[in-house]
Amino acid sequence: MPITLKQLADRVGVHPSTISRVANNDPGLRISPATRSRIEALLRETEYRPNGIARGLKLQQTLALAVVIPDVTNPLFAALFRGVEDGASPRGYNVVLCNTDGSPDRQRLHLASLTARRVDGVILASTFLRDPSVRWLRQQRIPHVLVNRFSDDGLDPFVGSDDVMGAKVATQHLYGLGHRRIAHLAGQPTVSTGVLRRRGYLAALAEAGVKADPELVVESGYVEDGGARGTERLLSMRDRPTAIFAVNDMAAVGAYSVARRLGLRIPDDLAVVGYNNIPLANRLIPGLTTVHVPAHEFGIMATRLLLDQIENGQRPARQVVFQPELVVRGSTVVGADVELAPAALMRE
Amino acid sequence: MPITLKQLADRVGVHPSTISRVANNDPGLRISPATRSRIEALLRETEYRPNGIARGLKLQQTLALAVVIPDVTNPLFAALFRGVEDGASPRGYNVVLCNTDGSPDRQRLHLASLTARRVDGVILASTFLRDPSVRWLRQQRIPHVLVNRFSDDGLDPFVGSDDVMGAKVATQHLYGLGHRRIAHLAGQPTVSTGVLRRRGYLAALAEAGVKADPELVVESGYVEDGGARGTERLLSMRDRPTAIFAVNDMAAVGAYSVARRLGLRIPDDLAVVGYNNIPLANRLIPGLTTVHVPAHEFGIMATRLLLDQIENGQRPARQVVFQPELVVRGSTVVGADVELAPAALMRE
DNA sequence: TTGATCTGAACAAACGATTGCCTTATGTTA
DNA sequence: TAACATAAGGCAATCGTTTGTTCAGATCAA
Repeated sequence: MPITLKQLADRVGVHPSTISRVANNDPGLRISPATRSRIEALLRETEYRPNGIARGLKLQQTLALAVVIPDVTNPLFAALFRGVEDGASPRGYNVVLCNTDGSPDRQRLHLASLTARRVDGVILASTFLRDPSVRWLRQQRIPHVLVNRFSDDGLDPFVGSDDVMGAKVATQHLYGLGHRRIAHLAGQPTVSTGVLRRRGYLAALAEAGVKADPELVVESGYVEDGGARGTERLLSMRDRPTAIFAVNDMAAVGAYSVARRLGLRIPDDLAVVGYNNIPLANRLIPGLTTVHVPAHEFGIMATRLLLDQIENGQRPARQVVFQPELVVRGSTVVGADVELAPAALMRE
Repeated sequence: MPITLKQLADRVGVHPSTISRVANNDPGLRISPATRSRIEALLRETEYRPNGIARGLKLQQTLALAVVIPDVTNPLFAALFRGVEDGASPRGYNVVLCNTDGSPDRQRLHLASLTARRVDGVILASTFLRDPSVRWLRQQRIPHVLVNRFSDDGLDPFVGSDDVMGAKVATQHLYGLGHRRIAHLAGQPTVSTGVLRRRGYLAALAEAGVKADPELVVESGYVEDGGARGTERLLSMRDRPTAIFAVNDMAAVGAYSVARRLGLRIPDDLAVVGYNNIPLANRLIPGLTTVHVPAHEFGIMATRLLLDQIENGQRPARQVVFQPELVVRGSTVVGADVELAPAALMRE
């Protein structure tokens, strides 16, 4: 067991409160230099660190944050977490990580457990639209920030990117390359990114004067398997699409595997665009054209908004929206994968 | 602010301690059915959850574990974390995640912070050989389990795999394919996996009667960039190696990029074997032959050992060692990538 | 000499829950 | 009716800090 204030007090012959004030550098403390240095020596010698639980009880703060995400093995969320830790750690906070696997129930359980533990704030990236858990957080006045997805438009502090615009740019890119039958592997209508990216896709088509074919929108969700199944359905149509805009990179990866199985070349027979720009995207062959989402920056910014709420009691529900950026690679444009270094290849 | 026992007591007109006993289902409590149901109704109505901080202070346990790893954006550690959470969450524990980026200093800082917070136990996967931090944990009698890497052989509870054997199997695989100049992208000698995998590599060569060439062992560390630089050095030799055994998959990925830049075909001109079997390994083209490390199982098992220590006060420093398994893919054997579905490809 | 002021700390009340022991009222037994 | 048992719940210490207040002695001004 680590040493306590009382034990220290016994050893140095002063009252525990005095030691506490010395340890915390209480500016209002009047103390003789002799006593002070005796105490300081003891503090150093014993490497005293106040019991965080007791401190938390008294001060009503735990110096702990929580991050709730669908799954940390998804690189997007791993990067997000790093951003949070990088923002929180220098300011003395620890970060609890909770995975929900996309289950509202697990999310609710995690949040109940976290608030019982009295974490100082929560960063939530697994939100649904009109999410009861989020409303509960609001009602309990627990400092929180939503990331990437939101629940009720504008009511919570939020960090994300302009999903409508991102989807629009991606779709316009495909249109600009001459594609006219552009399909969409869509996210669930219960998730903001799903709705907004679909909306951006449709907006781009409308602006281009292309009549949207409802058959070309297939709900794949955010996982590889869903992307694969959706692609199978799309490619089995009589009038196949020549391009796919996927709601995220994992779904796009599913499209890759089906295309390869069917012997379709990317991008010649099928162009593919993803979303998120996970590290895997530029390791695929060909590289995956995708909309970049700065997950690490999301984490840093979300932490800033959260700590502002916690430490300065700020309440304005600030919304920080990043502008998305299209990263063009070989899945839409032949030869766009510069890292192939053609000169070196020719040497062979 | 959530409701407290005292506030509940005022509302229902009984002493707080009585409510506590009802909430905790104290078997020794004698209480009239009427009072009990009045209290239970109030508990349900207010959704009372005891303040975890106060509870922790009294009971001397926080129901929190910590996982300390180099970097969660490395899929190996992300999977490990999931294993820990999957093991800990059903038993009521939350998990704090700390990334060290391989810095002993950050590791020390994290551990200091975690013990000040009085987490109930620590799972450490970023250990160095003869690690002062680990010795400190032992000395402080803080329940802990080392994963994947160890510090002082046999002194701590440990979950990992037989790295010597894994490296031996990998090297023998290359030898069996006819390779005689087999290089090794090695880990640092300060890390157990680095030392043991190098040892396994050398053992395999010795058993095969191949004289080890010291020039063929290059320290690359565990990152892609190091792997790339090490491979450049190896491939610039007069008498090039025909195969590389990399200390982990990321280093192998570095080898891939250099090989491609130099126009070398894998596996024809250069065979590559990695270690860990991260998800990326079977997405590369060709698929990366690698030694499978069951990261998720590591996490589950480590949590079991840890909770045994915490809850049952078990002290035996159990060591759980998994037997590694070689996964053969296209980076060593042409056509081993079954997922390429040759029949479908031929259709083109 | 006597207040007044200042020094250098000690005292004690929180923070919210848990738990061994105690109290009061009622019922039972001898 | 006195002694005792039991039911139903209250009391208070405790976990380890923090912090507003108090207090004893020394110093100082008048």
